Amino acid sequence: MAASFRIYNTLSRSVEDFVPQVPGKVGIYVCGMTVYDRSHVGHARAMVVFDAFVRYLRHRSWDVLFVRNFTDVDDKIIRRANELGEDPVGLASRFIDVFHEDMDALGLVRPDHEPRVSRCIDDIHDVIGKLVDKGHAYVSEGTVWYAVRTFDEYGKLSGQNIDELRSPDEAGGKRDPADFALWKCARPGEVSWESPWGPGRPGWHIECSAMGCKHLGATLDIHGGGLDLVFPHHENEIAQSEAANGAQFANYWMHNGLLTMAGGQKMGKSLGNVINIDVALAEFPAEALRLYYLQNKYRSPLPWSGDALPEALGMLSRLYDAREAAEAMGGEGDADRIAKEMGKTASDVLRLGRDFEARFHGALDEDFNTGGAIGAAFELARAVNRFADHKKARKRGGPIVAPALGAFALLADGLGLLGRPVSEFHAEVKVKRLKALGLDEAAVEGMLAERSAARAAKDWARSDALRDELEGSGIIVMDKPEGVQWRVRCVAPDSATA
RNA sequence: GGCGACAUGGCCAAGUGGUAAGGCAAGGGAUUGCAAAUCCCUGAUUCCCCGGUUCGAAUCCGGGUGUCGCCUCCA
Repeated sequence: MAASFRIYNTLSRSVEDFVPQVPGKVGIYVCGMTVYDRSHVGHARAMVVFDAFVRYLRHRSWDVLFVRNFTDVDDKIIRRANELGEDPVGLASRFIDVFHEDMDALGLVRPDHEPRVSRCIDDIHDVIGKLVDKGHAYVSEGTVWYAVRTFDEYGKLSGQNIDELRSPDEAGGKRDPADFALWKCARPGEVSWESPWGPGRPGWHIECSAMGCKHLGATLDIHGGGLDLVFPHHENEIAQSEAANGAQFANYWMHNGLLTMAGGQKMGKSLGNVINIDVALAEFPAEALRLYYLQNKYRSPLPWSGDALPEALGMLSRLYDAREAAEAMGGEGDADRIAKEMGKTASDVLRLGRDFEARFHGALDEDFNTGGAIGAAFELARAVNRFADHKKARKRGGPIVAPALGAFALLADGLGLLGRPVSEFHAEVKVKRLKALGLDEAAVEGMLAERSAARAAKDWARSDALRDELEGSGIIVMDKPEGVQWRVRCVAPDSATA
């Protein structure tokens, strides 16, 4: 039985109860990438947010059908292809492969369908044909335009009024400046397809109407995308789809906020302030990126800085270390009885662990409040650490922290965080951070061995000198009762992402 | 010019009518050979400003200010 949840609907500008068309099923369509270059961490936010959302819905027993498209026919792709002397669809296909590499590296689940414009030309023709037949579109010099004034509800998503728009000085046979192209007449040297209106290619907006309805029916449960797509893209999708099908296009519109740079500007290729996903992931685990995104409300602007990932990595380590401490605890027996014997720190962990699921679901069911859900995880982590200081915790605390371990598993299943073995996490961090700092593991190990020898001989001066040297280059040394451990400092002085 | 969103401690941030989660940073303490990690303590009499509604508002309403996004491609 799928759990109910509430979600902010851009259409109504309010949080609403989610009501599916078919009980237990959710059809979700998310606007994907225009593939002519590598994707950056701003794109990654959108991808991670919707990945986490889909994971969560499935975790809550929803039967989710997830569709995310590729725009592989587009002005920018054609321009780039011409620059490189490459076939546009081929170039796009190449960047689709790159995108998949990035998404796999980010640990995302693949959508159920990833339609490409170039493979849905017939579906696009069908929609355009309907619009022409119904008088919502007209042909002018081989281009098919959508007549926005034929759609009374135009502007209902974005609140825009056709007469108040800054009209672009666009020429080209439009009857109204706000009209937009459904089918663009082929120009010499451009990729084109035959159509009932002559050779050409699809306009930008029509693809989503065609591909969304192809896989999910005339009405989508949820349509997602970046906040910057609300107008004109999503507004136009509504106009096309609803005029063609006579049915509401999407019941819920979900928009993720944009990544902003220092000074508040959004990250964008045209602004030259982008950090590509592969660059960020070369230095930090994908999970740190995920935590950084999910700490924040998906709808809010999210400030990016060079400190973002180091800080997120530090937070992630804190959670993993708490989980490790809990996993190391043994013993068996009745948790309540043991908690009574061991006192308040024990009963606190037990209680927080047991309450976690309700808090976790409560936060996420209310407009996907990932920040609140993660906050609860940190409270639990502190309680675990506090309990781990208890002298008998390691030997007998197992039953006490069992609910906490279950809580951490929820984080993995519901949001894709904290799902790996702790050792694997630390190993990845070590490799990536050593590389980012330009350090060699063998050299580090050598110095540590020398330092251990000095410590064994109680040569504190030598030992501390070696540690100072290591720390100067970014290695943090921890002398634990069970032996020496070391970590690579998160913050890199010469970090490429700073 | 039009449309929309947001404004919470040094920074990030949850909370949408009942009296401020969480993270980072900072200071003090415990622990440690010294550190690191961890734990404990300290910090907004207050949630941009001004009015209003209410027994009671960060949370609702009105006005103002500021920031950002969109109106051209954009996650």
